[in-house]
Amino acid sequence: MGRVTLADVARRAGVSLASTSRALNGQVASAATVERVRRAADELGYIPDASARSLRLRRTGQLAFAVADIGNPVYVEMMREIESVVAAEGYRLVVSRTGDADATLDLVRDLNQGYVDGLILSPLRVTPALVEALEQTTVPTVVVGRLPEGARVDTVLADSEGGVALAVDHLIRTGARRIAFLNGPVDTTPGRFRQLGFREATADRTEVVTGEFHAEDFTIDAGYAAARVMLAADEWDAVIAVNDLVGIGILHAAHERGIAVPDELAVIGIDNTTLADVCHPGLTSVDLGAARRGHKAARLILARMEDGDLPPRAVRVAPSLHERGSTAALAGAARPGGPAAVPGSRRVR
Amino acid sequence: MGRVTLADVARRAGVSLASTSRALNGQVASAATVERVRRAADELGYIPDASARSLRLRRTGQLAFAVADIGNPVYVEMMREIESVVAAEGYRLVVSRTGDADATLDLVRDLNQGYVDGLILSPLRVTPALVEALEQTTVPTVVVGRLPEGARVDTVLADSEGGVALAVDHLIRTGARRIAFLNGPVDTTPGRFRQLGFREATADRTEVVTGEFHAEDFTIDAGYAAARVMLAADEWDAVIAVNDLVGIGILHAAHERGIAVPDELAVIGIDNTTLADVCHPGLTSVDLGAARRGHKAARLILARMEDGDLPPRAVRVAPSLHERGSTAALAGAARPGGPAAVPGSRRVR
DNA sequence: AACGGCTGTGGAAACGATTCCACTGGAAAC
DNA sequence: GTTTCCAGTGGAATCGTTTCCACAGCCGTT
Repeated sequence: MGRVTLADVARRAGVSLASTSRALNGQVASAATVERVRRAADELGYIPDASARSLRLRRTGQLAFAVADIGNPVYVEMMREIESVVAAEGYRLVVSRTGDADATLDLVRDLNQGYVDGLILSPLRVTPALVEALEQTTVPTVVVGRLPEGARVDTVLADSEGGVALAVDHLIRTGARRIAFLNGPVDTTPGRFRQLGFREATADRTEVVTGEFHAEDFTIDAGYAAARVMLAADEWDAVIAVNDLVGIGILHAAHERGIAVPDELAVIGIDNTTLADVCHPGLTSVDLGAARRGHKAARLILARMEDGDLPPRAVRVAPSLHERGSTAALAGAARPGGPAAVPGSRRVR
Repeated sequence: MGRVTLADVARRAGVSLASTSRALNGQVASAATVERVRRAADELGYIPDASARSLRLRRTGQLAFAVADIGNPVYVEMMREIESVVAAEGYRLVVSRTGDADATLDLVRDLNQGYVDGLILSPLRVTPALVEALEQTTVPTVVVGRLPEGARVDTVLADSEGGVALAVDHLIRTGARRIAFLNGPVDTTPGRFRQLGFREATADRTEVVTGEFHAEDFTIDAGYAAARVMLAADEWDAVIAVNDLVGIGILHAAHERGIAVPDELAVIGIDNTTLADVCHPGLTSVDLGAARRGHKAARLILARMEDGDLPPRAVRVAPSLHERGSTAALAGAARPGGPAAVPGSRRVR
C-alpha cells in the first residue's frame, strides 16, 4: 500500500484522470463528478504530491530568505515578519546562510535549479559579480540592503544615513562634543553606509570632534575588544555603535574602566533590539525598522512574482530613535527611569 | 531561449539522454562521453531542475524545522545549529511556525505532500492526535521535546527536571528557604516538565517553603505582569523562572518594587540565552543545551533518513547552571563581579 | 431541420529528470 | 576460433500532476 495517486482516485471515482484533476482543482466539472471525486479522494486519503505539482506547474510554493547570520537578532526579527507575510499567501520559507561572498554567489546561481519561486536576500557584502548574478537570474529577487546605483533589482533600504543622523543630532543636543563612531567591518553594507552617515551628519558640525574605530565583527565580544582600545586611547563624550551588540560591548568596556554611562560617556546603538531594552543601562538605539523592512521585502517579492515586468523599485523605511538610559536626557525632559529602568523606551522621532 | 534541459545537453554532446544523465552523475560511462557531456553542459550552462529530480528520485533535499515561535532566542539557537549540520550534508532547511495545536497537526499531515525528506518538530503542546499523526506519517521525524511514554518516534530531550534541580540546589546552598517557581502556561511541554522538576526537587526538602505562579506566556512582558502579582502577595527568598524572558520580567518587577537582587531576592532563569548575560544584574540561568539539542536532532534525523528501520531513540542532553549576579554567591566563593559584571559567567556544573 | 455555442469529458502529451532493459562490440578465456 | 564476459550505449518507461485538444451531447436560435 504505497502512495495514493491521482490515478487511484480516478479509478475509484470511475472518471478519467483529467476530470479528476479538474474536479479537485475547481476547474470546470459537473456537480456529480466533483462529488464522486471528492468522496473517492477522501476515502483514499489522497494528498497531492508536491514534486509532481512543482514540475508541472513550474512553481514550488517556496521562497528563500538568505542572510549571513541566522542568529543575529535583527535578521531573526526580519525573518519572523517575512515568514508571517508569505505563509499567509501560502508560501513556505527556506532559510539559507550565505556565509562569504562566494557562497552568496553560489546560492544565487543555484536558484536556477528552481527550488524556490523567489528570493529575499540580505547580503553583507555586495560584489559586482553578485549584482550581475542577481540581474541575470530568472528567479524573482528582492535585496534587503543597498545595491549600486542603477542595479535592476528590487530593494528595501534602511535609511542608515538618516538613522545615524538622528543619533548624532541627539547626542549633540544633549551636549556631546567629542563623538566617536565604533564601526564593524567597513567592507560590509551596514559598515559602509553607517560610516557614511556618520561622516555626513558630522561634516558641517564644526563644533564637534569626531573619531572612527572598528570592531572586527558585529558581535558583543568584538565590540568589547574594540571599545577597550578606543577608551584607552582618548576621551570621548559619546560613542555611536554600528549596532546594539557592539554597543553592549562598549557598555561592558566602559563599566570595566569605571567610566559612568551616560554621565561620562553616552552610548547609542543601532537596531533597537530586545537586548538594548534589557541591558544596563538601557541602550539608546536607532531603530532601522527590521520588522518593517521584512514586511516590505515580503510584499515586494510577492508583487514581483505576480508581475515580473514591473520596473525595479526601491522602498525605503524610516528610522526612529529610541531613547534609554545610555544617553543623557535632553534639558527639560524627564530623565527616563535611571539605572535598570522598567522596560519601555521613549520614542523620540 | 528558455530553460536548458538535459535533452539539450544530450543533443549537443551527440549522445543519448541516458548516457548524458549517467555521465553527469558519475554512473558508468566512457571517459570520452563524460568529457563531451561535461563540455556541452558547461557551454550551455546546464543546471538540473530540482522539481524534476525530486519527482524522479523521491527525495527533495529539504528538511523542515517547525516551532511555535521563530523569534524565541532558544529556537533561534537551535535552528542555527540545525541549519549548520544539515547544510553540510547538502540539505536545505524549511522553517515553519506551528502556531496552535491544530496548525501543528495540519503541518504534520501536509508532510505527506512530500515537500521535505524529514521533519524536526518542537511542539509546544503535545496532543494524542499529534502523537498519532507523527506515528502515522511516512516522513522521518524527530521531536525535540517530550512525548508520551512508548511513542514510536525519535526524540531529543532536555533534562528539565535535572535542570530545575540544579537551580533548586543552588538556591538552597546559597541560603534560600522560601522558593517560588514562576511558570509559563502549564499546558505546554516546557511548562509541564519544568513544574514537575520543581516539585520533585523540592519534595523532600522539608526545610523549604515553595510556591507556584504562572505567567500567561513565555515573554518578558508576561513575566513582568505575573511577577508583580507574585511579589505583591508574599515574600520570597528566591524565584526560579520558567525561562530567561520571564526571569527578566521578574528582575524588572523587583526593581520596580525596590527589591534588591540578589540580596533580598535571588532569581534564576532557564535557557542561558544572551539576554541572561546582558541584563542587569546578570541572570543566573540553567542551560538546557538548545544548541546541542539542535545538533543532536539534526544528527538523529539524518540517521533516521538513512535507515528508517532503526528502533526509535531518545537522546538526552545534560543541563548546566551558569551563575551570574542574580543569585548570591556560595559561601567561600568569590562574588562574581557585582552589578553589571563583565560578560562571562562561572559554570557551576 | 440545420446550425452555432456551451458544458463536460477522456485520451494523450507535456514537465525534466533517472533508470530498467536489451543490445552492441571488443577483450579475455578456453 | 569459438564462447563468455563486461563496459558502454540508447530506447523507452517512469515519477504524479496538469492541461491541450478533440469530441460528444444538449440547448436554444434561426
